[in-house]
Amino acid sequence: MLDIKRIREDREVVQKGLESRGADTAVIERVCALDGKRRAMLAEVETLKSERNRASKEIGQLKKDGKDIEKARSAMRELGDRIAESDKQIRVVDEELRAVMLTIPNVPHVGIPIGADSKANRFVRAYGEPKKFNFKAKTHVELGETLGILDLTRAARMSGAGFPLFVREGARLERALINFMLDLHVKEHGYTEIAPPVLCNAAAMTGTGQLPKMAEDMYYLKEDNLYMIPTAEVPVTNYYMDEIITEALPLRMTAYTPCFRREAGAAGKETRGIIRVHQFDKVEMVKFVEPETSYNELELLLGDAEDVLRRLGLPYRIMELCTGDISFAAAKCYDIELWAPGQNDWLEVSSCSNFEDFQARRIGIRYRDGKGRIRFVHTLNGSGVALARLLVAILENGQQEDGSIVLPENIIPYMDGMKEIRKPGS
RNA sequence: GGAGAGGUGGCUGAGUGGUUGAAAGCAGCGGUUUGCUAAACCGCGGUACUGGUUAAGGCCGGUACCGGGGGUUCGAAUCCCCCCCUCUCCGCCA
Repeated sequence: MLDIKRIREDREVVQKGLESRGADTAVIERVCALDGKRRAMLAEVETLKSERNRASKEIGQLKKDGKDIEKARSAMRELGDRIAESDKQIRVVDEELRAVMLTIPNVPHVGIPIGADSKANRFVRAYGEPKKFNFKAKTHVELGETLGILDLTRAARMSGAGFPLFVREGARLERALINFMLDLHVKEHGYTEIAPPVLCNAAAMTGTGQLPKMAEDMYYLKEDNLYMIPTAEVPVTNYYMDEIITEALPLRMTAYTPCFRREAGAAGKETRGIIRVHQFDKVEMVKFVEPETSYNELELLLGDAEDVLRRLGLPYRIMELCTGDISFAAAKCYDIELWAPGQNDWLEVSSCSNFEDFQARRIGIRYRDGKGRIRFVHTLNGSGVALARLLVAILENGQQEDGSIVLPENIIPYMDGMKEIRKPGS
């Protein structure tokens, strides 16, 4: 959520920022009108309340002195009704204002590329060379099904299209990668590991920005009024909901969770294999930092995500998303894309964003600065990294002509020394 | 799921329908004392919204806030209703 005071005082800048990301700016007009109305009403009712408080105190005194209070009481009764009526009207305006505020996306950071869609994203840097084979590269589906470590047929039978089912070394590799990434972030990058709930309520979903706009994309359990998380960003960021953080900043947290996405409207797009699925595992990183440091922390966060891929020897590139491509809550965002030879394309496996105080304002996460002032923290998050697609890249990059997979060196210890995945008996 | 007990400031914990924004203690901040630290003593406090004022830090007001939401009342932390959460016991259960 944007700061209403910022909209009031810096309307031009906010409006320009929102325009640059293609957002509707007419809402700003509406917000300002509602805000003005609200403040006028507040001034009025607060004067009445002030009078009521004064009179009530007086009545208390009269009663104490044993004097007649009936006259004063009946006079006050009418005032009470007027106050109740005004309060009711203000509540309506308040709710309307809040509802509108929740639909306004974050203002993009000034330095990021301006553009309507991903074509305007800026190449930042690359690591490694896209792999070339002297045979035709197979897709992860061909490789995985032939090796018997990926079984989409059985998955579809029990759950439908878009659910992964890993078998034997496939399942083992999934687990190994989770452990590898968590160990890296905890032991070397200084993150605190948590294992959070994967069902969250509407308040949490609104806090990180999934609601109200992404409701269609989430699985919702009506009986319990809970949503299945589309990313661990939700429970990890909401860890400090409505708190004033007393620990020293920056705070770094990491969590492995499954993630659930309905992918409504994505039918037919990247549906082959496990690139876009309804359920996938992910290791997520979240940071709570002081405002002054958040852009530096974003670079460090990106570095932590990159480190995962470097250690796995996978070629990747980093793109800085343009104004039209960043997510609702983000002010700045980098994507990391892995090269997948079987797809002959780049796969997004990580997204590292700075939300500034946008989420903190919605969730109520604050801290005390050096002067003892209470301020909103800045929140950041980054995938570290998404698993189904990482697995795709490992299979497709590690493939040999006979369909076997050479595993990245750093994952071998997590596989009990297994260096390759081969078909049983070959 | 059933029964009971609770939810008060950063924390612990008092609280009679009427100067209670809220005792007390701890922590915190400021000060005095002091080679330094510690201790002792004195003093100060919250948050949000909002108005005025200031170049600004700030200063001076108003309103609201004692789990959340309704209600009674001139007036509610205090009384009533609904909901949520925590704890104890019972039941069920990986």
